[in-house]
Amino acid sequence: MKLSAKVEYGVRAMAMLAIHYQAGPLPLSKISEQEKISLNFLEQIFPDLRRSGLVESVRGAHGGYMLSSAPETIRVGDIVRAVEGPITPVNCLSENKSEVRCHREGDCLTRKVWERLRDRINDVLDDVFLNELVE
Amino acid sequence: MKLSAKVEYGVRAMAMLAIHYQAGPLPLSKISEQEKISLNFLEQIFPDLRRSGLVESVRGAHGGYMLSSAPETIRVGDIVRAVEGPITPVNCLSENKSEVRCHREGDCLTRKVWERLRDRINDVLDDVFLNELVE
DNA sequence: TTAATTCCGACTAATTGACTAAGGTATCAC
DNA sequence: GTGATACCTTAGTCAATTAGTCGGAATTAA
Repeated sequence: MKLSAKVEYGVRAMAMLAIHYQAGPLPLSKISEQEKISLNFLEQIFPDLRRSGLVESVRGAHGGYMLSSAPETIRVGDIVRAVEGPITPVNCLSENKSEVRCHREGDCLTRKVWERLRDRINDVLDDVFLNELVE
Repeated sequence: MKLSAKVEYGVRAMAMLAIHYQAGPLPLSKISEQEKISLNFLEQIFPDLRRSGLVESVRGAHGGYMLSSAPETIRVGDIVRAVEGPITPVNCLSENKSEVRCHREGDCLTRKVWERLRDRINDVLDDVFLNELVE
């Protein structure tokens, strides 16, 4: 029952971008330096954030990344899902998989517990906005 | 953000024990057969449940496992923690580890989010009792 | 005794996680 | 244009975890 390190780092990095909001693009090297996260690892995380539209990148000299919208509008849940994909506490909740292991589907009693768990996790993560992390 | 298969199977197996509550010990072979879970894997899960006091074992012929208390008193959270250990959504929340990676500790802002997440997960899991899964 | 069953510990194959390395491509200041 | 800066992509590695296997020892009802 763990989030990945990518998520942990991703949230820290996004918090740092929130601090520098509207102060121009921030290079990953700066984030790497200050948050003590491997530059290469950050370069692996940020494409995910960009594809989800949470950040924008500016290339070239003095380039870097910046939030594409105000910190007040970005939920921690957005970051988690961007980096790690949808929250699925157990396998039988991931739709795409051809897991017929759960042979019941409809009337599975334990399934309801997992569904409720998933929803509550999303609730908690969606209840916190980026600006709350940096003040 | 996943629970392990051990937890998923453990809850299903415990639900089956709840159905057979007060009907004598149930051998793992029966559970394996009906729930389509590898017998050897079940034998790996049940020692954890026994050590946590959730089930009792009867050795020898016609032995098996049985709940050590009524289904109404056993929480899904008890099962999850017995099989998987304490819930720690991110590394910096696990006490025993010598992870000084999180150099802030006290005033870490993101930490509060993870703590809240952990608490809510426990809340949801502790809100469901075994008898609710089998009726 | 014998068969059924729990218990115990080591072993393994496959997957995932957490990075590291290297090279390529785009952009901008000068 | 040139070189520095920064993004982008792919691949590889190393350790831990997962989901089991396997074999055997202890226990007990019949």
